[in-house]
Amino acid sequence: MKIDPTKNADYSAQIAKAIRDAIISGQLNVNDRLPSEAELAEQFEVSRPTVREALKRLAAQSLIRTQRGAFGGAFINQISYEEAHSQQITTSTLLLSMNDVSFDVACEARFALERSCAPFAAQRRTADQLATMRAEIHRQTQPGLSDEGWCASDVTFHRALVESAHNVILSYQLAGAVEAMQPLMNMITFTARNREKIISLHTDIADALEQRNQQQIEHALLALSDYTKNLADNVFAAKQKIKADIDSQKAQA
Amino acid sequence: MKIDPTKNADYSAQIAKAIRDAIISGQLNVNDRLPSEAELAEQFEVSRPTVREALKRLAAQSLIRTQRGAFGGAFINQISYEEAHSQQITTSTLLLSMNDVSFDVACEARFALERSCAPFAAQRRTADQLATMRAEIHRQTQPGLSDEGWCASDVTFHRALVESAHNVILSYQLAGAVEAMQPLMNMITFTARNREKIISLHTDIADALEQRNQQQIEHALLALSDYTKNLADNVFAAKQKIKADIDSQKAQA
DNA sequence: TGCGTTTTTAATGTCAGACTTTTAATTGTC
DNA sequence: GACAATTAAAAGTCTGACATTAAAAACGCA
Repeated sequence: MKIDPTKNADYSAQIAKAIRDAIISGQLNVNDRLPSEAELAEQFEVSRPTVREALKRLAAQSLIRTQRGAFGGAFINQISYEEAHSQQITTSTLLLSMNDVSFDVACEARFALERSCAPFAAQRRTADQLATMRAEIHRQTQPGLSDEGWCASDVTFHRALVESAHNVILSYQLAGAVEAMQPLMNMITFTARNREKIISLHTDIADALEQRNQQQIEHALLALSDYTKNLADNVFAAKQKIKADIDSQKAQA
Repeated sequence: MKIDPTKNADYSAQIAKAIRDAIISGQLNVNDRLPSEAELAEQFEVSRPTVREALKRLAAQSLIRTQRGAFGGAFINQISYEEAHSQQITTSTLLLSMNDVSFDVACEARFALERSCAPFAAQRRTADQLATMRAEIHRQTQPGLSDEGWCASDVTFHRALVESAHNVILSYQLAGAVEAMQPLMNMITFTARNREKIISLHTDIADALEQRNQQQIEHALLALSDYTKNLADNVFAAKQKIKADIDSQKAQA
């Protein structure tokens, strides 16, 4: 492990890459300890701050964790579902917010992905998960529920559906995708009538799940996707109209 | 933006978090320039190396890019699909390799996710994507094709299927999920007979896509999933047997 | 001998200040 | 007006020091 020609990348980036590659390729295993910063500095023939910058890059990706004190150092981190998950969400959220993806496209993707858990959910759902979903539906019917409360309940409901597929990878991927799109979804404000309709669709999903009817689940998810898209279209059209009105008022003045 | 009490986190981690939050919340916009390292050091009341470590953390997540020279500095990076994608893959690949996920679970998730593009693929597929898939199937029939060539062709085939849904978000999420599981998939070596079977399933998919038959696509994907799982079971059973044989030989000696 | 306390030591975390390199804007010259 | 030299601002890097932590080793006492 020794890389430092006159490439046009920073030393710290090169060193981080070298170590990262060693981890991915399996040369370094979980809980292995890296050499100390001073030793790495010597090995790579750079100064300690440079090594530290490289290590911070790796720490940002949860590839290593560091521990102070004697016999401390940098250790290869066993990345957990939670860490991976929160990284996915950060990345995806930023990607969406920075590349002005249309709501329709995002909405379509979100529900299509969720749909992929339907066959397993129908087979493997437990009474527990069904109960969670029923409970959330009940919460959603409460008249005093705030917008935040509504959204939180919505997330819990859909998460329970995903979990009922009993596949950790699917849960991880879907939860990431769904949560990343939440900020977009939150752009819609729901009226009482909107909520009523969504609750009825949620009930359809729960009923279908109870009866272990895969097709019904998928059908209801599709309906939910279409309804949400429609809602968004109206919201955006209304916003557009307000903006146009203001503009024309300005033009008159 | 000023945070540095006696928390038990590093300053550099705290500073990185503060800036990251500002980006995610939209206080900082794409292509905005951060203050220079020296100015940040003053603002946060830390030294420049500490600020630099924070910035390297953000750079590792592609949240900022830096430019040297006068009027250079750190700029909020507009994260591209490619960057986001490669980050997802790194994270997911490590997650899988470090948490010994069973092949069955991963395989199930992989094809289930791919299945979610079926309805849109059936509607929107172009002749172009269909041609790509047919071409890859043809390549797969070549007798001299290496294992690497086979896998590469397989990836291209499935990517074309995903692309045919014409939804960037779906493409991004699915490509990430599929590629992350490739190392696992590569643990299987395919015999000529295995390949033949897979090619016939690929042909089923292409035919169904040509006829815009969503259910057929999903059915073929499910069959492919089952067949792959089966293959893997056999491979692992064989490996297990070899290991057991060696162990018993050792015991005798 | 065995257990609790203190000391040592090997790490990371942080700092200050200097120097190098890059790069764009400015200025100067033809 | 176009091209060349200068300047300045910024990141990148280095040296050397000190602060803080935490585990291991040494010590002391019963």
